[in-house]
Amino acid sequence: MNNIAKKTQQKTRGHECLHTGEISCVQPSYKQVEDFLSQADTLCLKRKQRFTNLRKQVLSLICRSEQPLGAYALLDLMKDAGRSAAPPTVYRALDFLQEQGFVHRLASNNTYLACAHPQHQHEAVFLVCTQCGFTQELHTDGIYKAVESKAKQVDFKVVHTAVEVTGLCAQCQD
Amino acid sequence: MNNIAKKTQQKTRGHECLHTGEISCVQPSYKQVEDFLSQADTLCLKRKQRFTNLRKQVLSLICRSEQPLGAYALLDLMKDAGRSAAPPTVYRALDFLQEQGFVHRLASNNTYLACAHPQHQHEAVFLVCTQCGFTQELHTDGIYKAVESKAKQVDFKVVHTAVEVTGLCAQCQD
DNA sequence: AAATGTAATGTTATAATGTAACATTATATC
DNA sequence: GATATAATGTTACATTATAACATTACATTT
Repeated sequence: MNNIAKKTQQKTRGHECLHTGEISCVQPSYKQVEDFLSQADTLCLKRKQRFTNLRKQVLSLICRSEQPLGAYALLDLMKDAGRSAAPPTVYRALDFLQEQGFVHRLASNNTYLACAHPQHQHEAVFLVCTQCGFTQELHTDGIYKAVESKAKQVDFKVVHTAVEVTGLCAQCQD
Repeated sequence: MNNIAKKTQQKTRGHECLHTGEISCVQPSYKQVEDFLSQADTLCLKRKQRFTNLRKQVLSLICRSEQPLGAYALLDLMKDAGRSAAPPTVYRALDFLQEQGFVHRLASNNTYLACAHPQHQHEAVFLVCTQCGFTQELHTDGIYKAVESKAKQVDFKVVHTAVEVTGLCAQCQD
């Protein structure tokens, strides 16, 4: 069990990507983390944003975690990795990564996880197991559109839609 | 401007109920608050739950607020009303009211608001204006079902679905 | 290369949100 | 009325997040 796994008490298990994209939405292998970081790098270059070591490190830690990480868990991991870090450090990095669409924030449990599809805007529906914390990003169609259409009826301009579902994952139902 | 309005910096304005039900989802008038409390009373009786003064007071404050209230704003209002109160007091009341389905919690901004339809389970989609804080509960069909159906595909048992939309309300778009 | 301006990060302190644990009071049931 | 249970009071503290200002790194111009 690696360090990240220790911090989050997560269990290792295999997953399929629920999306069509090339990046697994739930458990990127080491190679996929590399790909992910490299994609982020490319996107930042294109957007003239600075993908600094700090931001890279935070994104890397989030990617390597099998579960969404809290800001302070992240902070601990950074300290373990030898970097002096205080809360603003990690929160600022998270802000940046969210702005760039590399990570999502789960409001229901104050955690952060890598976006499954950083390269484009997409619907993000999260299934959070309340038993084990396992979280998956679900690929859906039409839910956002349905929401937006309803919102339009009351003249509300949608900026962000969050769909967070809690319940029991396959393993925890037994 | 009343006390609650002061605490929340809310602006007064009229709203239509977006639902078909008898309770306005966004701005209950005083009469509707009475109705709401009376309905809650009836439901508690039916469910053999105790609708104590504390719980009644908290629900009343939430109902009378035009905006979702944070726990500490609620706490202040209770103190203003002469009740000695500490955080656990209000959090416990909120827990009860949520369990009974009388109030919802908005995870995106840690606030609580009266449920538009306490009398039955229903979809709840919230539109939150990031400019003025105005929040409305939208009546939708099929969104939860779509989520559930997708979740089923990955063998996830849904317990709770939260749909929170941020953006600009009609007034704030100008 | 030095000077300058801006963005990013470091650092300290503190705000905002939420809960654990145990004492006390109220209510229901026997 | 005695007893058990639920609700509330109270203290202390845990967790999550941000404000404010100092310092460093980087990009750009000179």
